[in-house]
This record gives sequence, structure tokens and C-alpha cells, in this order.
Amino acid sequence: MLPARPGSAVAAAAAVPHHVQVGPARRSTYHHGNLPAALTDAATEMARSGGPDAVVLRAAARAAGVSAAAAYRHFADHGELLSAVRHRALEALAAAMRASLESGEPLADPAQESVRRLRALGSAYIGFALGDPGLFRTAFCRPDQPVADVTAQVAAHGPFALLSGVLDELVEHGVLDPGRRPGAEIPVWSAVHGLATLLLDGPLALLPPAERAAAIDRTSDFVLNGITGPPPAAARPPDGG
Amino acid sequence: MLPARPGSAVAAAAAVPHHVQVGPARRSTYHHGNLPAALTDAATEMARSGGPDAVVLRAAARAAGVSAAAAYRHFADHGELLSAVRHRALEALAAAMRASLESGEPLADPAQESVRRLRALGSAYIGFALGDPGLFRTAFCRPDQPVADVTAQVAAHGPFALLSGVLDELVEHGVLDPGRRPGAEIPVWSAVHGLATLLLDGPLALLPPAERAAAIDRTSDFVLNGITGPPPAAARPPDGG
DNA sequence: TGTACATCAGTGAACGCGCGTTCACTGATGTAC
DNA sequence: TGTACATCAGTGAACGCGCGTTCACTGATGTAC
Repeated sequence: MLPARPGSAVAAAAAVPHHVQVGPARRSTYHHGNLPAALTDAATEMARSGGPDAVVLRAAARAAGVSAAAAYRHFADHGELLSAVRHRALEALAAAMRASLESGEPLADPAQESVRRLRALGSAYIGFALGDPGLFRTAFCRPDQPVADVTAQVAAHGPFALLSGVLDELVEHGVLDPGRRPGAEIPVWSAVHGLATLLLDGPLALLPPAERAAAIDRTSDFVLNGITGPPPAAARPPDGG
Repeated sequence: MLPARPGSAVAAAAAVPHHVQVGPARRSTYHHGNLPAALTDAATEMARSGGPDAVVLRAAARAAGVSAAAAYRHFADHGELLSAVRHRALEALAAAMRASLESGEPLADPAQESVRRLRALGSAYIGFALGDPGLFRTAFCRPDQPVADVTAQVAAHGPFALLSGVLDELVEHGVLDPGRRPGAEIPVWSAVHGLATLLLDGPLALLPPAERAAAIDRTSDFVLNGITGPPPAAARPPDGG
């Protein structure tokens, strides 16, 4: 990302203690070039390896080879930097989901194919959570205040949009009753997201691998039943409770 | 909780600055009586109003009218105090679920009644999350390292056990196929837990009340379908990938 | 083409904060005789 | 019933930490004339 021209490495190292940080970037020009991106990159790597609490403005500045105060030319405060990282994390999740959609052998039967795609989304979501826990936690960490921004991103290009698309396919190919389509995203997303968080940080964190895999499979079936099964109105009490 | 004998209030206030903390408890005896409980109480109140990050050992000691160092007679470190609070939070959640089970008018038909009870559990879970967000977050906050303890509590007397019981009732009264009973807790719990976290801290936090209620209803139906619907093996690709 | 100047993006030192934790200590308690 | 003593549960001061943020500043950049 940064050109990182060493110049006089020894002199530079002596002049810039930088605590004991790993490879603080050096730059040749006084002006940085693209400091916002460099800070966001650094902060994202911190989030990746340590979750949202590891996103430290001073450390990001250090990693970008810049004083902490310089960060305030580009971010109003720490929260704004964290927000930028959250965006990146949601992008990464969406990218993993998209990649999963496009990988694998399409099935001849369009109905089966749309089901396959729904499963692909779910397994990518869980896979991302377990494979990149720091970013996943950051994507869904509590903002200082609920932020319309995140909702919009998620809805427009993120996980929600991808799920919506595949649910539409399920309707189109007769798997999902059109009457039950509206709002179907939320329960499906809830099930997958809930499983991810319970496995990651919750009481299911200690599940042995085999049981973990079984839990994922079972939830996958459960989700399909949940959206495609008959409405349970028959088994419902007259008063919704 | 504490006797809180004011004694010479003015002198006490002068002698014990305690920063600007609300009502630091005074005690008459040198020994406290039940300091672990008092610290856990105080810390739990902090968690209730501010979530896990608000659990501050020094502040809990202050609230209990004791020096910070005194806490270390009873808790190895901050993490152990937080663990105690997590226990309390999980207890509170389980209690809310139990109370919900026992409230409301039982239905004559046992099948319908068991369904009603499942719904009651779910709505208590969501209700607790939205009504006592600080405690809910604390109950499920990431421990320093995954802790068998929590898993055990949840399984033995907590949310998981209650859910297991009601799922057994569903089998007993013919709502749930016995063959699909094993492991059914996990997807159900995932859906409810996921919805709670998405509504609380996630991208659904800004949902207007009406839509929020609709989302909850829809997820409730979804869960029932998920466990009672036919196994979706028919719609499944030959390769589970 | 050169120069004055406004603007921008950095610097580095400092502030205040409150935390978790440790230490040597002392006052209170209970038990053996 | 009284006394010596071990043990326990407090005290209060201190340490080190690293953070977010602010400030007056200065070096670099680009533009008007």
C-alpha cells in the first residue's frame, strides 16, 4: 500500500522510536498521499486480528507512519475510524457470500439450484464468522449510536441484499410461496446470524468440530423448513400471546 | 442490600471522596459481611445499565464502600467478577423465560399448549434482550477465553434447558417428530438469539416498532415451521456442500 | 516564469483520564489452652 | 473466663499503562497575478 522507502533505515529507526510497533511505514514525502485509506487499512488489520476493541487510532497512525494527531485531519474521532472499518468488514462478508454463490456446480433443476444458492449464502456467512472472527465481530459490533449508515449498506449491497436476491429466486422457481416472501429475510438472517454468534462467542463455542458441523447442517435444514413449510396458523393459539 | 448506616454523614462524605460516585455504601463493621455478594450486586447493576464494558472493579468496590484492593480478597481478577455477573445475567434471563412459561392461560389442547409454551419462551427471550439490554449483552459477551462454566450453566438450568423441556413437550404431544428432536435446540435458539442481537445492536436496531413486532411474529412462525415441517431432503442437492 | 500568499496536511508535546493490580500494612475475628 | 496468637479481611497509596484528544506550530502545495 505504502511505498515504504527505507532511506537511511538506521537513522530513521533512531529518529522514530514508535514504541515497539511492527514496521511503522516510512514515507518519502511530507504529505502522505492517501492517509485515510492507509489508516483504514491498518485499523482493519487490527480488527481482523483482535476484533473491534483492537481498533486503536494511535496504533493505526503509528502503522501508517504518521503522528496520532494527523489522523484527525481525516476522521472526526475514533468512532469514525471504527465506522470505516465496519464498512470494510461488511464489504468483506458480502464478498465472501458473493464468492460462495458463484462457486460450486450449478444444479440442472432451477428449484434445486436456488436452494443450493441459499445454502451457499448461509455457509459462507458462517464460514466468514468462524474464519475471520475479528472482522465478523467488528461488522456487527455495537456502534456508539445506531447508525442508519450500516443499515443502508447492509440493505443496499450487503448480506441482506444478497439474501433478498436468492429468496426472490426461490419464489421464482416455486420453492417459496410468494405470499410468504415479504419479510422472509429477517428470520433467515436471524437463524444464520444467531448460529454464527453462538458458535463464535457464545455457549456453543466449545462444541467439538463434529457437533459443530452437525449444528450447521441442522440449522440449514431448519431454515429451509422455516420458510417453505406451511404457515403454522393451525397450531397457533387464538390470542397471539 | 447493605445496611447503609449513614452515621455522621457529613464527616463520612468528607473522609471518603469516592470521586462523584452515587451513594457509596457505608458499613458499621470493619469486616463487610458479604462482600462478594455486594460486589457482584454492584457490578450487576453496572452491567444492567451499561453492558459488560461498564463492569468496573474499582467502581464496584466504591459502590460497596470498600477499597479496590479489598475486591481481590474475593475475586482473582476483573474477569472473575465479570464472570459472576454473567452468571447473574443468565439466571435473570432464565427466570424471565420461566416466568413467561407460567404466565398466560393454558390451552385445552395439549399440542396447542406446547406450541404456546414454545412461543412464550421465544417472546420472553426477545423481551429480555430488548428490555434489559445491558444484562443481555453481558450474558452473551465474549469471555476472555471460552468457558465451560457458561456452557454448563446454560445447559443445566438456563435457557437451553428450558428450551429442551418444551421441545420434549412438543414431541410428547405429537407436534414434533421424534426423529427430528435431537439437536433441535440449536437452530431454534439460533433464530431467536440472532433476532435479538440484530434488533438490539445490529442493522435492525432502527426498525420502527411496527416492523419490529412483525419481524418477531414472522420469526416465531418461522421457528415453528423450521422444526415441524417435513425434512427438506427432497430439495437438497446430492452433495451437501 | 517567478513570486506572494492562502490553504492544507502534517508534527510533537502535552493533558487528563481511569483503569487493573500490587504492596506492605493493620484492624477484627475466632480458636486453643 | 481470660489470654496469646494465627488468620482473615480490610486499608490506602502507588505503579504503569496506553488511550483519545487538543494545541500551537511548521513544512509542503497550489494558485493568482
